Amino acid sequence: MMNNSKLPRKFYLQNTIEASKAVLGKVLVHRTNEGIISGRIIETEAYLQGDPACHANRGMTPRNEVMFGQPGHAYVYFTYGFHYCFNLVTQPEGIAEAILIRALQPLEGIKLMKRNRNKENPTDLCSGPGKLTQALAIGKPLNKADLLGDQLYLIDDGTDVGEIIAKPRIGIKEAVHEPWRFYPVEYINWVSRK
DNA sequence: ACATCGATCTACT
DNA sequence: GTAGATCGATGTA
Repeated sequence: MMNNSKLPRKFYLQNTIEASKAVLGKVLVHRTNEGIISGRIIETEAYLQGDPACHANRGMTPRNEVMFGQPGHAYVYFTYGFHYCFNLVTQPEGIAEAILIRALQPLEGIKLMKRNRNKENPTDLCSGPGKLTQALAIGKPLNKADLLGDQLYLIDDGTDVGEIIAKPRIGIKEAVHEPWRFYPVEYINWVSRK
């Protein structure tokens, strides 16, 4: 196994719940004009076909269109008036499933993150879905970005995150008991909620 | 056209 | 613990 390899398209074709766990520990990298900003993925949520909490559950709209397309693309949407959320599109074309990235452990570009967030405490930089998009400068222009391109991509650096906890998802009103939120025990101090 | 709501976060109590 | 911010997508007319 080679280290520091970009996740292949095939990664996004496995079962979305399995992929939500497998992506924990991978590194999300954004190459911006001002420098590289990256963090280790440590909290995810799975959104599935037939899942009432999934944006795509009521059919295709301009907003969720990318979820119905090719796997390994970014679904970025705007919510609550001033936050963006970043998702990984999984499954073949026609099947609209995704993984919401909820928290990162900051790695590179921490200075830029602090500036983008106007915060100093490292655990305040990426501990929430809206926080990490602000820290990494991920906005609407990156909706539909190909995660196998050179601007925004995921790296496997060989890190093993150990035991993973499954809990109900946060901030939804349907399917509230499904345990489709995942984070590793080892990173509990960096996630959005314990 | 217009009203409603949201996969949230912050600041304050 | 909760109010308030703030705007695009969506549903209804």
